[in-house]
Amino acid sequence: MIFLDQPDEIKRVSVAVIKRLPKYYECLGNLLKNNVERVSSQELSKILGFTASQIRQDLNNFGEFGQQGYGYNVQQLYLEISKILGLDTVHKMVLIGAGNLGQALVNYGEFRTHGFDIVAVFDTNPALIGRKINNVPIYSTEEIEYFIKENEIDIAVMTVPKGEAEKVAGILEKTRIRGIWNFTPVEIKLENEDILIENVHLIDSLFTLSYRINENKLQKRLLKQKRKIFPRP
Amino acid sequence: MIFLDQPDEIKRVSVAVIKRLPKYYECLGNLLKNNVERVSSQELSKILGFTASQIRQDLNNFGEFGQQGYGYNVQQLYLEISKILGLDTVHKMVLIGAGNLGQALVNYGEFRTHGFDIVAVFDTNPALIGRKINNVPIYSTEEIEYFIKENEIDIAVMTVPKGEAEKVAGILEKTRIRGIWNFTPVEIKLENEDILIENVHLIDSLFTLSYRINENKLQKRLLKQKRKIFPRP
DNA sequence: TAGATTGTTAATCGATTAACAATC
DNA sequence: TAGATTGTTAATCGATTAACAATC
Repeated sequence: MIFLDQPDEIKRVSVAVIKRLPKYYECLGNLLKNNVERVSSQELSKILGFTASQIRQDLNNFGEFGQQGYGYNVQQLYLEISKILGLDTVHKMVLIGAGNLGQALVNYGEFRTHGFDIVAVFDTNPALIGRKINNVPIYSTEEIEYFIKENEIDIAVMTVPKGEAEKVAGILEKTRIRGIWNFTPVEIKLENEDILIENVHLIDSLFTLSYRINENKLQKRLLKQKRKIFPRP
Repeated sequence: MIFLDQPDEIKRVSVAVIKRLPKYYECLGNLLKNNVERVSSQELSKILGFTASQIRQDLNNFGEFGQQGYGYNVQQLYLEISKILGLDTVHKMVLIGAGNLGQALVNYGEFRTHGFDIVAVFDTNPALIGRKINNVPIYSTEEIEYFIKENEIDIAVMTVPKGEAEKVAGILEKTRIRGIWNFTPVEIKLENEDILIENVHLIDSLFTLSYRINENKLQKRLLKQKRKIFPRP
């Protein structure tokens, strides 16, 4: 007879940690390529610019991957993190909107390398339907729902014009899709909370850069404004 | 005679706040379009999903834009935030790497709408040099340094293959460019700290989505592993 | 004026860093 | 074994939220 000591609630991993995971993955991938066998949190800290403490904390959200006095086995940690990121399985994707950006993404090899496989493209333009991009067929948007259901698609990439975004999201909501990778500037809201949305708001990124370029100028202006003028006591 | 009460050090605005600024800007832009005249932090909270308290804190990093009992004037706040983001001036940009992604970005109208103006494209491919994308001329990469110096370019968009990234960054470092909008997966390190780098690491974004899709599965697995088996006392 | 809502101080929450016993 | 380095607890830091006086 045994007792099971099961935690009653799941401690959710913070977004900050999740955003660092791809960095760990990439870094370990590089080390692996260079035939580095083991690595300490100290060494990772030097490469990545996070503190060693933070790295150990981050990793311990998911398990005990290291060994005292040794550090981490590069290959093993790399595999663990790839599992955590879900990169140990192939993700079937469709892309909706075969404009410039859509075509760029279909042609980009890096995604397939990591198991993200765009198997179909959808567009409303009759001139495109029936053609192929990078050997991936283009179908009519009318077929999205049927295709996703038939082909067990995980992820939909949305690269449609912003006016189309809501409509496409509505169609996707009727399927068993797991995630939407949204390149439109529209904030997608779905009833179905099982469908995860990851936004790539390029204009936000550019605005952020613009802010930083402008920052010094701005602060000088603010300082001036905030000066207060007192009459002599 | 007057005394000037000048703060001795600048309080830096946190990254979290900066990342929310584009959201404020977009939201206020929409309100303005709908002829909304005034808005309270309460109402903004409903639209944006941040707390009213956070919104007031964020804005007060930059000035006192509101009025007790009234709220914020939409137009005025919109203009203030556009100034903060540096959107009140035109930014001249060049794009380096006329591949699929590069072409997509040159063709994307949204940037110009907000004053980000791509005035030249550079590529190594002789077949492209001399041609135009969306009326923007393509030049040889050899001309980057000269062109940027002559034309007072603010921002360089890097859409070259990852093998070229370091080299291009080296060229850019020799210019008076203010920022690099980096679409390559390479982590650019420059001596010159005046050049700001904004990364768009698409693959990281996709990995993050994959993590979240995989999360439930993962946590079940982790829970199982973390169960500890005790012999009966 | 009374009601509304700001700007700002104080309290809380969560994430990062430091420290160190455990242990390879 | 001695040295190294983990996993983890405790301390610190910073960001978010709550509360409220100021004031339009």
